[in-house]
Amino acid sequence: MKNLVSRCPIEEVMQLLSGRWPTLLIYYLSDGTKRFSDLQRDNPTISHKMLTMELRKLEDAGIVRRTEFEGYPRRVEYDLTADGERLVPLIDALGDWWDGVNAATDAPADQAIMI
Amino acid sequence: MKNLVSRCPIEEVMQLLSGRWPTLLIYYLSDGTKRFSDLQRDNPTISHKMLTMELRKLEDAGIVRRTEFEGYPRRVEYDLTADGERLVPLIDALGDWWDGVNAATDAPADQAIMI
DNA sequence: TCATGGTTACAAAAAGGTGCGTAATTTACG
DNA sequence: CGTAAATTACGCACCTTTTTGTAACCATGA
Repeated sequence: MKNLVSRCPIEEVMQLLSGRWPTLLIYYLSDGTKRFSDLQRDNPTISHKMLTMELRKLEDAGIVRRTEFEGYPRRVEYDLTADGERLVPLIDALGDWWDGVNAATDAPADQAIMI
Repeated sequence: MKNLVSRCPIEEVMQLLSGRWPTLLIYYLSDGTKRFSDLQRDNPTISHKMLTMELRKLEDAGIVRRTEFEGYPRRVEYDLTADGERLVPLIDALGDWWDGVNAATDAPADQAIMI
């Protein structure tokens, strides 16, 4: 998804959040400040190339803040900006909505009885 | 994004909604029932292969309902299911959030004054 | 024959993975 | 004391996989 087709904000957000990693990274960062290696541990299947690229993208979008420290082995910390924090409940809402969809379709009879 | 890495609903929704088209199609369908060719007209840059594939994906997820009619030139209508309708405000909220992010960073001074 | 909605095969493009290199400084070792 | 190794967070080049586009084809019925 290289460039946009419309100028609608919905398409723009999706360009930012599309893919496996962005929402997962935001989710892990909503937990608090993390280092690069923490995020690698959180999701072991991301390659370091992807991790840097996705973090950079989120940083450019103003959702993640990157802080670099002087010292021994280099140390960099990531956390959510205020905008990033505001995004978290919206992502959660999507997750909840999806749970609702599946609860209804996966076990319709049981669900009906339980209500 | 072929398969999932975790079993978290957030990753599952994003697998469904990732990419340029899903949210745009949902947005256009939130307008009411549309035919295949209406959706092509709504966003002229989608290839009809993509359109069928994306509609099929949304249908399988239970978000879009496909209705085929007998007759002349074939006629097929698409609209949102109840679950799909419930998704619309969540997508809108993402768009609004993004507008907010940009309003703040694109013109910080003006914004501050306007408040 | 035309239009509609769709499928299939092939090609192009984009996304993603692997592995090597690098910076700066501390520790370990002979 | 000199030096080599380890650590962390990347960048870069190369290659594979996945996604998307193109184009051609199919069925229906006026």
